[in-house]
Amino acid sequence: MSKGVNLKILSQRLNLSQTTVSRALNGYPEVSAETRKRVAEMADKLGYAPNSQARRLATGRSMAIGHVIPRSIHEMMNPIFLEFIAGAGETYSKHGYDMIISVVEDDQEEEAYRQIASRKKADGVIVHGPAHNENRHAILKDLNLPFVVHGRIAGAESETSWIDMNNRRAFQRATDLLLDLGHTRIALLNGLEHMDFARRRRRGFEDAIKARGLSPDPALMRSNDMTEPYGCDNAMEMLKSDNPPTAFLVSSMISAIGVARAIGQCGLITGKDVSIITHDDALSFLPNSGEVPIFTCTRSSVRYAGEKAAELLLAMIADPNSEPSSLHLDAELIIGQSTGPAPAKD
Amino acid sequence: MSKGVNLKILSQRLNLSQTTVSRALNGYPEVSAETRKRVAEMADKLGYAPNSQARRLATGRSMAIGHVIPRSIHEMMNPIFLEFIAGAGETYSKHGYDMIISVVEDDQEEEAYRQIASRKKADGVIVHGPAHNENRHAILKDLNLPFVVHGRIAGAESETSWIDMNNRRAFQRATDLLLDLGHTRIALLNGLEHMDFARRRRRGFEDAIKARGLSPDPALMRSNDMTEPYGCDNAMEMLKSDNPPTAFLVSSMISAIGVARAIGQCGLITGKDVSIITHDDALSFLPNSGEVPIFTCTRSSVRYAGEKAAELLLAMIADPNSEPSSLHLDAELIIGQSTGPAPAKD
DNA sequence: GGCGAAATCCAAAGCGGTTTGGATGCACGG
DNA sequence: CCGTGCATCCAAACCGCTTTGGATTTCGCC
Repeated sequence: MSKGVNLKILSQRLNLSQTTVSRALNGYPEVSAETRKRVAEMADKLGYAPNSQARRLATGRSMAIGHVIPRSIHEMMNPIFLEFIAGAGETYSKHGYDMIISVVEDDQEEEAYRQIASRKKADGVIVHGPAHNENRHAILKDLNLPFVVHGRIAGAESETSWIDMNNRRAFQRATDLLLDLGHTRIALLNGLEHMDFARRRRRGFEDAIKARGLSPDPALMRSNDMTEPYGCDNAMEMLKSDNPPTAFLVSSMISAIGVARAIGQCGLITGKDVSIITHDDALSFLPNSGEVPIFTCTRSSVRYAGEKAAELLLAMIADPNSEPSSLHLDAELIIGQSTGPAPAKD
Repeated sequence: MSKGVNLKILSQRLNLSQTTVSRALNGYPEVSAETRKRVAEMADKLGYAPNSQARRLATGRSMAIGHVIPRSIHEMMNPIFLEFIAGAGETYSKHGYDMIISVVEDDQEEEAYRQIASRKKADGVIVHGPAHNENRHAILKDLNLPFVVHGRIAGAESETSWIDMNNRRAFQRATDLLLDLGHTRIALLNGLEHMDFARRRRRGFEDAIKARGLSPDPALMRSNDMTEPYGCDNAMEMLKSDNPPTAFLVSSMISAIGVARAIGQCGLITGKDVSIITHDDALSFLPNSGEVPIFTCTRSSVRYAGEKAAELLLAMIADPNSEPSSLHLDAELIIGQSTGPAPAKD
């Protein structure tokens, strides 16, 4: 185990200058093919790999992307977040970038960004979980730190780069489907509505209902962290009420599973007595596939979003003068086993 | 926005040498209290923060911990992995360390470790998802890269640092509970059994059964990625067989939810007709709490494990000559709504 | 044969910190 | 009055790489 072969040693062994060796390895043209080959072979033989800290210091680029994730957001978006990270991580690897993740207390998020900028920890960041009153984009712009938002920051769509699915349209289509099936009492189990995505979904839901001359019933609209019990408890409560819904529109598979459990516990049958449409982020451990998926859903792969977000960001970093650009993904509406015509009233 | 205040500028503004300023900021003793105060104030005023690459290069420590995660493992342990990461991430933040995550192709894992070592990308790594025939510990030892295993590497327990729950004992106790309730046909829905944790759980299960003079039925033991459909499909198949189980021992809440779904679809009632015990990693988005949790479970917080693993690793890095040390966590056995006495035979 | 361009290669100057090995000044004891 | 010791502070080397600004050699061509 020869330890610590560095450029100096390598160049000495080759009777070449560090300059030439460095250039040979990094593909610069002013090096003869023969020399380049010699260098490559010796580097390989000695197991040389450039020290990344040194390279970063010299080039001024940290070759890393930061994800700062406050605990609260974290707990809320748990699996979705991971899936996104996985997608982004693959893109980073492909391009030689590192991914650094900072888990911070909620009130430390801004400070975390400042540190990333001032200490040059990363060349850019991904902003997760944009909320309604959002100012991170302003801070980041001020810090001169390139960023891409996963989701959208309302009011700043044109001046920021972002990747998002069409939340409003997806939930509008889903609601339309339920209405077409004859459902009139439709419940919405939404995510936390201070989050941008949840607001848009709600709007889609309400738009669709109003378009039929109906009006959404506040008693049937809930908003919270998308856990399993959230789905179960709320569904249960509504199903036991005087005027229960015949369909649920749910913001997450996880909560939808809870809704299905509640329906079962009430002795009803999902897809017959009560319909469910859920949004499906295509989480790998909750596959909702097969010829006829369990849940009728609006589907958009969050992993894919992660890949694309990373690509967007790396492109921005490569060309700092580029205009902000965005990607608006359309969710598929997929018919599964959890929807059926509204039961006849009796 | 004064950009790029570095040590040099800061020291000039103070009419001090870089040495003194550096020492003042880093708490070395050979600096008068008054000077230290002056330095701190000016640094604050100018918004100075040391460039991390430069510091890393100078100190030779990268102040980062690596997590390399092959795609396959990733997809398997999805939410569990994230929760662990979250715990570890908090510990890192507290100690000023960065967390860097590399998502790599399966056959690139070893290469990833080599790069971390040779390019000095991280001061240590966490090894995830140890399998049966495992050699990562050998590689890492060879690379001289400190590491902590989440789980255990069979045969290398004493020479490696690890943190793990008592898988065997947990599943033995769970099985005992079911046996005590009169169940004799108990199914095991395990994780992938080339993984160390799954092997141990199976052993616990089999030991308990054999201890009663019974013998485990191979037809009732399954092993796979712990998805929801895995639980549902396999439970369904077994429940429809000639000699169905009356209880299920499941390796993950996610699959347990699938089992519950299958039970419901068969018109049976969980906790009455069929019992379930699951392992509960205390995932935040799948809370199984309340006075009487939905599922009877063996519980061990994987997030806590993450915190502790990180602490162990940081301690190793701080004292490179320390002996390997480990943490063996005991899972709680918690009675919920999903278990009851075995139904009388008819 | 001589000259300019092209092809190669190199010494040295950063990048922004930390750390070594002294300097300098001052109080104190003899 | 001078040597000592301590408290402060500093100049310069160093970490390992990239990159600037030449220097040297080679080669085609008139």
